[in-house]
Amino acid sequence: MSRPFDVAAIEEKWQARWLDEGTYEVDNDDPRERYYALCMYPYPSGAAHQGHVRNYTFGDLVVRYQTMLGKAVLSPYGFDSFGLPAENAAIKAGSHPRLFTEARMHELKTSVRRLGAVYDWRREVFSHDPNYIRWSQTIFLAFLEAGLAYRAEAQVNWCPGCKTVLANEQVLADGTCERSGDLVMRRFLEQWFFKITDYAEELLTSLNDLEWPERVKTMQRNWIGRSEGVEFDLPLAYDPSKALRVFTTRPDTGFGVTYAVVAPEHPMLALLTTDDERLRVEEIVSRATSISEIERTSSSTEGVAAEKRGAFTGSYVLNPFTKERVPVYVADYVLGNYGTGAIMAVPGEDERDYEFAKVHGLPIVRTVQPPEGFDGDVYNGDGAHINSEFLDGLDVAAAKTKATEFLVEHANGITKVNYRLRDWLVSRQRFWGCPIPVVYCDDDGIVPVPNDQLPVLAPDDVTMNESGQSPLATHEGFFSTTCPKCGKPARRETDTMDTFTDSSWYFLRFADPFTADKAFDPAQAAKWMPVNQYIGGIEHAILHLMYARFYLKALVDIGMAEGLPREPFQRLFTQGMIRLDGSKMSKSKGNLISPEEYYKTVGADGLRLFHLFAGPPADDLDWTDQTNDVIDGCGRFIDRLVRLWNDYDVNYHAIADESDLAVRQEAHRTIVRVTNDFDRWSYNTAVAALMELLNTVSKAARSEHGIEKATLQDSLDILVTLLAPMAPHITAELWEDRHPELPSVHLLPWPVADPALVAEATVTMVVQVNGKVKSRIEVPPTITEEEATTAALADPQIVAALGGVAPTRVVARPPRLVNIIP
RNA sequence: GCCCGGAUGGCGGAAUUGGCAGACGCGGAGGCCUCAAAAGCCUUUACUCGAGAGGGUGUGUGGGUUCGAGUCCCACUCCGGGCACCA
Repeated sequence: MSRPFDVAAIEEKWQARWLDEGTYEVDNDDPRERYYALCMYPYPSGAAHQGHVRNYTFGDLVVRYQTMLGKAVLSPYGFDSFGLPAENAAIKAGSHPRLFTEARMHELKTSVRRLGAVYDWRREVFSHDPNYIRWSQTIFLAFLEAGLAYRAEAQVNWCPGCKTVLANEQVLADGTCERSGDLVMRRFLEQWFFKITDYAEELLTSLNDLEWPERVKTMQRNWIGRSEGVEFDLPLAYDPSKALRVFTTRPDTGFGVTYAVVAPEHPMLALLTTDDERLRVEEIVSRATSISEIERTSSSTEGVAAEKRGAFTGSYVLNPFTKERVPVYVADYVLGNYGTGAIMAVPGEDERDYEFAKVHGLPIVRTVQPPEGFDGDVYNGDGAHINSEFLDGLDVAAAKTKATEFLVEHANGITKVNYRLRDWLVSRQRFWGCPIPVVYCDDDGIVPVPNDQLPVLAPDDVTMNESGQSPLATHEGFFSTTCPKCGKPARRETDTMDTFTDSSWYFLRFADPFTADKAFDPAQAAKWMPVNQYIGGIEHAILHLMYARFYLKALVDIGMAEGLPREPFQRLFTQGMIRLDGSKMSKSKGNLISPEEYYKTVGADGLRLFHLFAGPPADDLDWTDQTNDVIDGCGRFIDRLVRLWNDYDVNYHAIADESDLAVRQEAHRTIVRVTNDFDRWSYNTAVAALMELLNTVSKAARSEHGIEKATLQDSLDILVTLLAPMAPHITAELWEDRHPELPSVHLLPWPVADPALVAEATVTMVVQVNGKVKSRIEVPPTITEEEATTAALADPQIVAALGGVAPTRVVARPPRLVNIIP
């Protein structure tokens, strides 16, 4: 492509100027209205790829647009710089993860600048900065003191490949590690947890007030998984003073309970198991505990033979409704860590119970009458109760209420809300993460590292082990220490924190990176929080966004974030992903298309326009054979603008006339369109509107009749101003060239349309006969129903279409449409 | 299995409240300029019948509501995503 200007020179000139002049630096005491725009800080994986370009194009547009709207816009940048890839790369190269990470940070920073995205670089934050580590550790210790961090032996997901524990969220549905792909095993280890479950209810209810995509809110709601029910006793048949406690959301189906089930890890299992059944029970237990929970759960449909999934314990409990003895089974389909780890089984109304009952020959009693014509085995919808004595005839809701009352009175029942959300396991047996700042002392137990000894930093003299095991665990200089309380020899914690802890508060440090003696000054952070617009990938819909919400709520509650809102991200935008040959474009898949080559041809401006124009920002983008042509097209649009701006091939006339008025009207109507489109994140139509304006102006200027000079210049001034947030370099250059006496286009106020020029003198009224368009009439926008009808019926084409038949009905919707029904 | 999206020309997409379907761009066709090409500029481009004027059809499928449906309702097909023994 040959361009009518030197793309690289212009873009580099302006990038340097924005940086050198600190154009987008903003102070915390800025008097203007505030706006906090934030793209999720990236993992430094090297030079930017198209996913970054897309992300930062949207983010930068918001920053520049809000600035032109007169606001003080906080636009920070930083790096989520701890993490496994750097550690793995260091193992391979025999180097330190910091070297690798910092090289990648430099690459990414350089290529983000080359895109023309602007930030307040004074506020840069990165997770492995000793200063950031210090505050991450301070927060950990504050959580510990508040009882929000605790240590517990837990059955954890152990990845044999990564030699580390994974959070539930990092295990894929097929039971493999999301990073290495290894099958995840189960192990019991002492681990650190954060009590995110304390916040389950608030995390759920306060979703309602967030301006987030419904899809993301739904995913979070499902993840929290709130369910209301009753917890009650099933007395043991041989000794009713003891009882098996169960949880159910369907107390109304109590008369259909024909057996009970305990999880393989249930504490009462040994007590329940009789000698006769011990062998078979142990077989179930050992099978269930030797494999991962995920594998165990996914075997419901196939794999393990159904009868191997559970066994009779030999004991019976009493159904409090029927007073009858029902057998107790152990089965792997009941989870030990949800509810009470035991259930009442209702095979008539529960799919899983039904399958199990079928295999084991257990009785099935239906307690809700299915609707007529229902031919399934399990009915769990609404209907009148049957076989249920005092519940008979009641619908599900009424029967639930009555059954709950019954259980409260007769079976130590209590109403209970359970959540699927588990506490957040934050320990990682990794090197390249934030060290957990505690010491284990034989006498004093868990001792927090005192404030004046923070940060606890990993040593530099480590050899990254081929096995992948963290060198911290074997580095004596690191782990061997003295107890801060008693001074005796003690051992330092060698686990590090999940990197999601780093990304759970970085946006607070961005708001106040200047305070030296605190993670952030709440009064300063409060000036910016909450983030007005958060932008990132849909892949963070659950984890990062849930954890960050938890962190802020907890920080407010423990007094570290006094006066801050409890929700960090007011508006969220999740961009679509870029696909190449059907799969997500990513570094790990090795199917990246580098932006670099486009900087030489269409420039950063052209590439940005492409990403804005390609489709709705939330939709996925397919990178196809056609894509390069579309990108070239975006470059051509800029070229056509530059040529017209430079008077190329333009015919002028001296006095403005009606054709000039039409051009000015179009320019002002475009202001309205683009502004509306920006506000609803419809960037593809905003670009289209500017293309239309250029076409209109160009056509007028190139016509024989020509254009008045001021009309051309004013219209193009408007176009360039509207284009500035999308294509910042060329617009800055053109503007400076023509208006050297004025501020940069990026510092101008966003244009306001002149209402007189936006108003339509006439509108096109469609006239239909029987719903089919037969004519179009130009009418004043104020036309009345009667006038519209009269005009329509008088139109020659309508007269012809009606062929003398009198209309039976006329629907007039002035000034848009009249529909005549003969 | 459950939940949430989506389906519009050759392609990406537009149509903000039920009111002109296909804006804008890509690709294609024809032309101008040129010794020639590139670049640029102009015209045209949903399908279909027709030389043309003009007509018919058309927003995944089938029904419905309405003067009028891409848009609302019901049923279904296909595609994408999330969750998946949470009692």
